[in-house]
Amino acid sequence: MGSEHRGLAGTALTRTPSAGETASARIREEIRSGRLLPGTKLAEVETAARLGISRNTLREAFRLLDTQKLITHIPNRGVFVRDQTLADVLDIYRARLAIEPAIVRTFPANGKSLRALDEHVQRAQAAGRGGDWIEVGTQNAGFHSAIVHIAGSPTLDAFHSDLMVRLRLIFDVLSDPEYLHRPYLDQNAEIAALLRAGNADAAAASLTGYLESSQALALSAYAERSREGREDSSDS
Amino acid sequence: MGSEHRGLAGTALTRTPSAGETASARIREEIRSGRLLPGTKLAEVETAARLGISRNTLREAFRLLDTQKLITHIPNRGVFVRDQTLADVLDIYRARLAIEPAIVRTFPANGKSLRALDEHVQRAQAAGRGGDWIEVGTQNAGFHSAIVHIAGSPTLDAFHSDLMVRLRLIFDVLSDPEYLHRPYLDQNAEIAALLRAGNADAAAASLTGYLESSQALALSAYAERSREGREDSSDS
DNA sequence: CGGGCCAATCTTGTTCAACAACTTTGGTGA
DNA sequence: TCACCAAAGTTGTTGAACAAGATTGGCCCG
Repeated sequence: MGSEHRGLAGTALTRTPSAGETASARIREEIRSGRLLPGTKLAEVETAARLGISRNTLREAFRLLDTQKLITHIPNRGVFVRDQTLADVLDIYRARLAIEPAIVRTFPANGKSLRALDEHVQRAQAAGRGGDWIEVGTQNAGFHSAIVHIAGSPTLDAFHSDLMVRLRLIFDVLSDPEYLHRPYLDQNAEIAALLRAGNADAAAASLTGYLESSQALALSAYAERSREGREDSSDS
Repeated sequence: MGSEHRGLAGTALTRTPSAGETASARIREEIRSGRLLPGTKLAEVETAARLGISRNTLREAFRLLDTQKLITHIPNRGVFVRDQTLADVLDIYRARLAIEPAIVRTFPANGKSLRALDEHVQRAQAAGRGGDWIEVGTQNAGFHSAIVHIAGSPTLDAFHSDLMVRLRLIFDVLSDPEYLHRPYLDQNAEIAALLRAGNADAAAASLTGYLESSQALALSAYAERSREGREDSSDS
């Protein structure tokens, strides 16, 4: 067990994803793009055939999606595309409200953490100037992941990452990412500045404000999506 | 094993666990009891034969154990019993420190939550009087789960539950549960009282104190375990 | 005509055997 | 001694098969 040299075999970064991972990524993308609507049943034989994999491998993919809460598994009944409901939006934001502000209040940010935050802020601002609001959203997610990273808990990082995937699923259906992300360019910069100044409490307060505001936006976004979905439900 | 006729009685509470779940529970128990030591390789054919299940089902069990961080899966190499290292203890307590105090500070506790906390406190005290320190530990875990439950985020509840499983894995190897759990009987009662009095900040502070103290205990417990494990490693 | 029971049918849960792809091992020759 | 290569072992994935639970549709009875 002591031998730890993994440098020789294929550089860890290029490791090939398993068939199950590939399939789960494909299904996730289909859900995100709206090709698979919430509530759709993912019958095993049919789905496996469509993806060109076996039932057993598909089940591995399902398990990955299950831990990310993208599907619902009912024993002996099957697997369904999970509907990210209003309850899920609340679920996600309650968790974020409990975690993110507490971290900046509880754990001191070191130089490396601060630099990571700054980098996300600057990239987001650059993307904003270029009008690339999708990228702004990505950098925004990265900013908040970097905040969680301050706690130094890999498990917590992974948990937060799953939350952001679900959130993205809700946001990505929306038409106007600028409306969603523009307001927070400055606020993230402010949070980073407050942290660098060592004013943790103020940063936590600003973060709480951000999350509550973002939650409100997400809720209205969700309502919007529901309405559109209902009007649009006639086409195949 | 399974009762013959559970048809009507199957009120979702008694739902039969799948073979994969059963197997994962068995392996988890073997890890906890020390029969499977950290670093042990769980070869597929051998383990499947030992548990009397097929390789495919075993793989399902592995996936469950993987999300709980009880095993390590290296592609094309196999599955190994995960060593809960010092880094894991820090990982777990950092996450708990980030989450638990923040919840009592951020979210108001309603009557139902307060009653749930009281119940765990009282059961723990009763068990303490009876000398059942294992049960005290269980109720202590329940108390903290109840705290997390205040946030009203099912995802967060599940995450915290996984943390507690890992923590239990570290504690259960120890010989003296009274030493571990006695100090916190009174402190949990105090936290509950502070919350009922509406003094959220004081409750959060007390909770932080508890976690830091418990972490110190866990770290020394971990050191103890490592030492014993090294001395004891000769007998089968 | 309506409702409940039951059998046929479909789907999921699980197993088994096989093969491909990757790792490790052990030997051979320069 | 060391690099290289073949052999053996393990994991990754597949397809077929069968058991058990869920669904459907029809039949019988009231």
